[in-house]
Amino acid sequence: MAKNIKPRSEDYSQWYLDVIKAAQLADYAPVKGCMVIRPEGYAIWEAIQRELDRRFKETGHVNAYFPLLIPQSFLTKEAEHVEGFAMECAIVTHTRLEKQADGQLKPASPIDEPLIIRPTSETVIGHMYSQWVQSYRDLPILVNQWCNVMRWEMRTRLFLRTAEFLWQEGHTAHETAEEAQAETMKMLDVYADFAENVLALPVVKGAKTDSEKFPGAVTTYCIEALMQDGKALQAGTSHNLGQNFAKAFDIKFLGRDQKLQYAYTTSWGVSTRLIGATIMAHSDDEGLILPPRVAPNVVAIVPIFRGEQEMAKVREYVRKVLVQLVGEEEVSAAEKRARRGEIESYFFDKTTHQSIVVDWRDARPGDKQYHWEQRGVPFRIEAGPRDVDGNAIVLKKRLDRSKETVNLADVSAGWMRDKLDGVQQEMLARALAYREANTREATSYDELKKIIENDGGFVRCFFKPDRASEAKIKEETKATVRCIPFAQSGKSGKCIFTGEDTSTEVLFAVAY
RNA sequence: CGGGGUGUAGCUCAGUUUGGCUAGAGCGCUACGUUCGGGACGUAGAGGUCGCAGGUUCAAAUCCUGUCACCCCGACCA
Repeated sequence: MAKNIKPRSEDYSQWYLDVIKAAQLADYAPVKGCMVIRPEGYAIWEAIQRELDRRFKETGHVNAYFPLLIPQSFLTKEAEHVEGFAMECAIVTHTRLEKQADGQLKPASPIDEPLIIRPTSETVIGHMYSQWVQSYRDLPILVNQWCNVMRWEMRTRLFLRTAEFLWQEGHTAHETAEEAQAETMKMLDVYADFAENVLALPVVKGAKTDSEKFPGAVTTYCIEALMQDGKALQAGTSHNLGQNFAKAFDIKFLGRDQKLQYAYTTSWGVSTRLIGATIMAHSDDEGLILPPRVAPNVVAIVPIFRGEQEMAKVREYVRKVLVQLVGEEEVSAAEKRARRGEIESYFFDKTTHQSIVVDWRDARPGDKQYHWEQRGVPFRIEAGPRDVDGNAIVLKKRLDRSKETVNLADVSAGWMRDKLDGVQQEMLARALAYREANTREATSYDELKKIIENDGGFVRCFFKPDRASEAKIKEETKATVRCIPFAQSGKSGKCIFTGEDTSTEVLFAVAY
């Protein structure tokens, strides 16, 4: 058992933090609520960016960049929006520091209109779109930006909720309500597809209730995932903003009908929270488990040797294994590259830069096994004198910690790819089975309370969405309506809270 | 912003109640040796303005005052 990781059953939150620490994904920053994303963690973000960015472009979007600072007045232009974000904004009020007699620095030169650090960019982007859009011919605008945003949260958790976080925000403007709605749904589908196929994270697609929607949106759609402790996590949102922001920021155009009209806008985003979701959904008491598609290192080779002579023998053999996995050209190229200590790195995939590492450090094999296991590397290959003699390798699978002996002749890039794809599929299947097993139905409020209290997970039931009812339920159970799933049974029943007839089924859960 | 708690080595902490010798342990780190197919051991070593400022005292990690920071529980949240 891992000695530096607390088991999930004892303390789930501590387990989560221990896993992050053991895998060196992130550190706390000197500023409260902020985090440093370390190379191993940032590589996961790069994989997320790579996969999503491709999907955005394939659906016709382009990237741009808007500024970090937003005039304070912009925030007040949309009534609901200001309500939603004012409480958590960082404000820039001065432009320089002045050295005082005692050597201390003091802010000087106050600015006339304070600037806020973006908590999201609907306002600046709305402002710019109003200048870019004149005619229906200027539409649609399909822009995305990758950036950081800041929300001064009271309580933070690495990746899941930090004061500053990285995300992407797509902002589009359309001629008609139908087009905007289609865009909103299309991007939700992109997110769901990405979550399931790349992060192996099964998600429920649905709509938010009024009380949970984005401030300023007409409708918010979301993908909701279930974590191993039975809590739900909102993994992405797509908002149909209707004409709310167009009216607030004057995004008007002359339509085909010769009339001046407001555009329809959308926005959609996912954040570094997805890294937290990936960690929590898949990892075990031994540490991180990464889906192969986002793992920076797909294989760690642990050579086993004693003394110079054995080392030379094993080194020669490992090179043979590497040539079969990544090709002679890459092996030669890698031998010339700078390396980190005694750990060699070979690109297994030249497009994604996912690598195979070989751990030549002078450490005991057991230490190295734990090292790579805790970092979530999908496969480890052991190669020692025994394997050299038997012309084989030992393959260890992170997901179920199983091992098998494989003939050297069978080792190839294609073979490895199949293995990795297999793990990717298994992880999705496993997460899906967990979610199914933890989605329960309730026919009464008492039953809902009992399930939330005893089992957690998703609770599906008939419910007539209503601010007051939801607030009361949240107060009494901590559970909220995660979404109104698109997949409705079509039947009707009694609202578990009010007893009224309704055909709306919702998913309740305690959320992160 | 309310309630509770903690600041001592990179990390986890002991020592504070009852002031007293050169401020300790485990892990981690460095070197050497023996080890090495799932977390080894020995020896030597580096590493500290005891959160900060002031006070009491012959003497302060320890007592007093102030201050700052962080953590946990609530309210708020992708």
